[in-house]
Amino acid sequence: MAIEMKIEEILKSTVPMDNSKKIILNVMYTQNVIVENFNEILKPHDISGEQYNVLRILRGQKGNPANMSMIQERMLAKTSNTTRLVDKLLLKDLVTRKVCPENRRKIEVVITQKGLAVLTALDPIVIAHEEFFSRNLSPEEIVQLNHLLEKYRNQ
Amino acid sequence: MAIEMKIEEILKSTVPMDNSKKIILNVMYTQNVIVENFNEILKPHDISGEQYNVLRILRGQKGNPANMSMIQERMLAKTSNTTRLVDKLLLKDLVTRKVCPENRRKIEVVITQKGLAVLTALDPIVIAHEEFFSRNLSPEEIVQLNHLLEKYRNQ
DNA sequence: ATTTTATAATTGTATATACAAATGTTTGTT
DNA sequence: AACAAACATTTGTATATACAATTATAAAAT
Repeated sequence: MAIEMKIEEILKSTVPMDNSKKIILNVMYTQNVIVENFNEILKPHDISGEQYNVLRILRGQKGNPANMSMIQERMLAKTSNTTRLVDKLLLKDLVTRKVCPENRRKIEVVITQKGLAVLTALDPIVIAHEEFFSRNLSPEEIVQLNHLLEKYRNQ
Repeated sequence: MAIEMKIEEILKSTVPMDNSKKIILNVMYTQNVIVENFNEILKPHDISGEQYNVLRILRGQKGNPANMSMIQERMLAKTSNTTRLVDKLLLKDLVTRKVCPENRRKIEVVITQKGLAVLTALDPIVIAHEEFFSRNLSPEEIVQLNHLLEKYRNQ
């Protein structure tokens, strides 16, 4: 892999790009690189990135059940379909699901021991993945990149 | 919308996050915000973001035909399925497609006048979309964000 | 008490991603 | 010429996104 390849080279753009366009493409392409890399990590564990994300949210509940809308609002992709993701996890016995007795409209989803074991196995690998990319930056640059992204996206 | 909402608040994280993890989530979430916003723009024009991307690549060819692998390598999502995207564009008469006479394995895809007209109509809206986000940053910060993203993703 | 409104989740349909397998064509080797 | 390898694209299958419509339950209004 080339060192610090610019977005215009990657996309083989013929014309020079405006910096505003470059940010959009840089964010999109960087997300793609991260996701592809993460998918490689998850593949042997037989879960997808979105399924991992749901499990991670459920573990964060520390034993308390989560309902569908609660999971949804903690997900990155706000339009993803929680029902069907939980369906897939249920088939693999990584979560349980039952109707909430207090409010029968709600569904209580809980991570199982098997689900927790998958996350525990993945924990060190996930941390390594996170640090794999950020080791290219100094601690100051890491803080700065987070700050700039947060500032950028807020309309 | 709140001003400069941090990723931990958005995802309602209960525990503080490592900065390396924050970058991953910030990139993913920012990409989501950009894409959702862009989809809104495209909706009245009846094309998807990926279809727009293919049209943009074809226009960049300036009349020369593009083959499938050429389109593929200029796309952001390197694993997206160019055949099926071109299929959709063909149904809407936005592109033409024929077998390359010199090498019958290759396919020549060209944008039509109708396709060019769609892009022309979208041009000012797309530029406004790009600037809508980057106006939150100073010119120096814009350059810096591009630089940090390029540095970050290169393993 | 009945009807309306709001809430929570599910289902349906089209599109796109991810990846492996298959098809057709060209090039290289013996 | 026949066969193998490489190349370009297509097809199949599972998963996920995007969004609208539907179902079921609860709360509010009359």
